[in-house]
Amino acid sequence: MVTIGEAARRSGVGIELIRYYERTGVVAGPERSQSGRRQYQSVEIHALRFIRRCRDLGFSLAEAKSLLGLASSERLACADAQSLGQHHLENIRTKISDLQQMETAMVQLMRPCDAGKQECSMLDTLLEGPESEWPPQDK
Amino acid sequence: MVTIGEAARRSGVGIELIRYYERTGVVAGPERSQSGRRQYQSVEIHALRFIRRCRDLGFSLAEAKSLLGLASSERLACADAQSLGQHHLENIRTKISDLQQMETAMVQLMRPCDAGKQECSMLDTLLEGPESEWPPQDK
DNA sequence: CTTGCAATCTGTAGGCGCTACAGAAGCAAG
DNA sequence: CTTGCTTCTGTAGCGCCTACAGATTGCAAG
Repeated sequence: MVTIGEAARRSGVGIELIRYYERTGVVAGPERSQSGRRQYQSVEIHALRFIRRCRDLGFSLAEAKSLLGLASSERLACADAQSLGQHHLENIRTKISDLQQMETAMVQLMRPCDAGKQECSMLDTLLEGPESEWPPQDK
Repeated sequence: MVTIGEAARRSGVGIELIRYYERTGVVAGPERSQSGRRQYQSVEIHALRFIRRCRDLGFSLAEAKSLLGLASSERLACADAQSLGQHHLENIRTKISDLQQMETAMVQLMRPCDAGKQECSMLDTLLEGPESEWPPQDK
């Protein structure tokens, strides 16, 4: 039975964010004192920490909420969790690959620019660059 | 002198998004016909394509706008563009590194789960897992 | 010329995941 | 009692779109 400030400290989720999670139904609201203040028990603090860990791993709030539901359910939810996790892992790998392509393109874009020429090839490439047509007709 | 629809097709920026960019000052608004319709010239279409390329490379709208300003300016802006680009490249690399850490953590999290046990170690780890305290007192 | 549909116009609201603030109320110590 | 911290609710803002409503236009076929 601790205050929201203490729950924030113990879960690693900021006070405003805790209230936001409650408001949007990511976690259930805790009991209230007579004066209306939130009173957290350890199960609720664990839930908050659970959500934070999911967010740190890049899960969306909706996914985090689903996972929390699975973790709190009676039945064996391992397969469901696996499936969500695999899906998410694929998303992460897609993002990494996209960013690596960006990185390559950026390096390419900036490479010939180190000599102070008349015109900036970086800006010129962005302005006039290759393959201007759209939408891509393949695929 | 083409319509917004044609400008969208040629720049690869959707109609609604073009209007959004105009509204928020990312690009200047084009001339209007007597009846109030936007009329795009090639310089404006180039600007839109420029912004799209920047966005594809992960630049923020603010950065894209700055770069467009540099590209449109009289003076030699290569150094400024380089600096923005380097900064952005670092951001990309940081994001890649963060995502790679996420990936490792996800793989770790899901690894022992492939045998159908009594409890799901993935969910258990998220619930009870190691190093629960917060905030991190280092740094 | 009229009908009808497509394109465009403005304005507004929603989505995600927060973050920040205002103004009121409670609580604990000096 | 007063000071000062915490908490409360509600609301608005961020970045970057996306989508829709409802009102005009533009253009082509009948």
